[in-house]
Amino acid sequence: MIFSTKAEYGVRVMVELARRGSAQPVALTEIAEHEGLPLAYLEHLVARLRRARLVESRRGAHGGYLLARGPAQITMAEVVEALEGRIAPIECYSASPDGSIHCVLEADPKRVCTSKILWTRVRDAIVHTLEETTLADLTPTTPKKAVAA
Amino acid sequence: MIFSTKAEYGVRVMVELARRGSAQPVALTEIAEHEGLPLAYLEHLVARLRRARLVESRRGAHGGYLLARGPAQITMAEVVEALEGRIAPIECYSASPDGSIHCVLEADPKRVCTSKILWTRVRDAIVHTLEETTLADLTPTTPKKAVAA
DNA sequence: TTAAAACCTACCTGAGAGCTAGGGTATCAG
DNA sequence: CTGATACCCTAGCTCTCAGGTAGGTTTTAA
Repeated sequence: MIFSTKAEYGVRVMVELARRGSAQPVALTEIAEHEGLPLAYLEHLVARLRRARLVESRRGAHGGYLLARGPAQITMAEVVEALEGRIAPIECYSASPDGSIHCVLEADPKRVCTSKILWTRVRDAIVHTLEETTLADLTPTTPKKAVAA
Repeated sequence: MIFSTKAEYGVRVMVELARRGSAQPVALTEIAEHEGLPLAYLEHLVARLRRARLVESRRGAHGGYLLARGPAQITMAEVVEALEGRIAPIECYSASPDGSIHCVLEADPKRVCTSKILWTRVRDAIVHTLEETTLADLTPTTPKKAVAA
């Protein structure tokens, strides 16, 4: 598997939040039950989403979580990165914070890591896809009544 | 990391084989030394490549491995799949052999796994990239003398 | 016949995914 | 003001598997 359940579950949480709208906070217990996922584990995931400022929380009774922005303003690249960490196809790739390639082999400047070409392309394809897809794209037929009406 | 060292190392082996040309077999010891990778481990990887009919082997003294086809006829999708197994972004994805989506949630036909849209796009992007890139694309400046001349 | 190489099976080990546990702390209804 | 609800934090647990080792057998060139 390319992504862990962190991304899988976390995306499902985000979709649920988008589905419920932003009127009032949604308790994680509801989502856990609805999706059939362990609450205690989701708490960890949603904590990451909160730290990345993708969701906001309301504590106490009738508390829960809300999207920090409109679904169309949240890209899946942000969501997946918040959950999984920086997206890198292979190990030697991940070093530099800007996402540029940093193959250990190339410490010796005479050598060029040729397979780098491949992993660059793969990474770009993934990131591009995640950036192009917003949470709104995944939120089913709530035909934006609230907005339209 | 998205792909394991199996893909990373295996691709490097394939690139090396392509670089050396198909005149005579290349011993794995040479590649291991050149790339600084553990021989015993590469043996496992190259076994997968052989079973996938991407390389051929010559046993005995002066034996080694050869590409089964020309570098331009080998896509990286074949290579990566041989090494890593079927490419699936998340768990629920991998079930069906044709690569189509098969989310456990959708056992209940009333439910639609909306995040499926995302993972489908991601998978398609990766596979497409891997299919478009051939081993020849990664093989450096052997300007095809053999073919051109 | 010896050395070089592929080939095969089995095993080991550390790290990390995927949780669980048990508290603490804010908020609101009554 | 007191309980219930829910977020929040830290710690730890278990099992799998990536990554690699080990040691043998078989094939072939010289």
